[in-house]
Amino acid sequence: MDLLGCVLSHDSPEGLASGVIVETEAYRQDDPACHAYKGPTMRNRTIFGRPGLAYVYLSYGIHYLINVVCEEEGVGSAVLIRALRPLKGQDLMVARRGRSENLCNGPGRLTQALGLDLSFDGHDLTGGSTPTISRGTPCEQEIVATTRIGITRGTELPWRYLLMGDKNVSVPPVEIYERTIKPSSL
DNA sequence: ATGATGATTAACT
DNA sequence: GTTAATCATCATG
Repeated sequence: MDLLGCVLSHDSPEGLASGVIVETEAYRQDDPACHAYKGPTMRNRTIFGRPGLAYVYLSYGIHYLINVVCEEEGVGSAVLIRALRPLKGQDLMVARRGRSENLCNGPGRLTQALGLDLSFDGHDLTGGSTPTISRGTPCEQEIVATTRIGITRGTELPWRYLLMGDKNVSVPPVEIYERTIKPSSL
């Protein structure tokens, strides 16, 4: 939830592209929907790494999804970035996506728009090198918690967080479990 | 070596 | 609303 309002940016050789994070989903080790649920494997090893690392994997053979590792080393927990509000480099996003609509309103879409792939698995997002996550301007939008999407287990856990009313959210919430205003400290 | 699976998307009917 | 696309990874033999 702390990631909402932060800025994910990637400065590739093609140019800079960035966006404000408007939708996330949390996954914990004791959660049956989490990749770390069954223990470490070759694919999910970076989810057990230290906080701030990017856990990137290929979904359905087509899409790259990016997570931010959030618990201490040895604990398999991460937050999936599901949607961005485009900030910079929209021309580049349009070129990469091959369309001018739906640039970043989905986990597979935003990675394509920013040019992220498996080579960034294990990358430190808090370090100096691209891609990085930085604190954005304080957001006044209301944060709501709802159920997660696209999974077959743990569907009742209200661990999807989004900025209410943002047009870039991938799917509007069906049921809202909690409303909060983000502290401006982040 | 082979078969099943999936935290998705886009293009259909 | 339904479905095909497509492949790294993992569980089995």
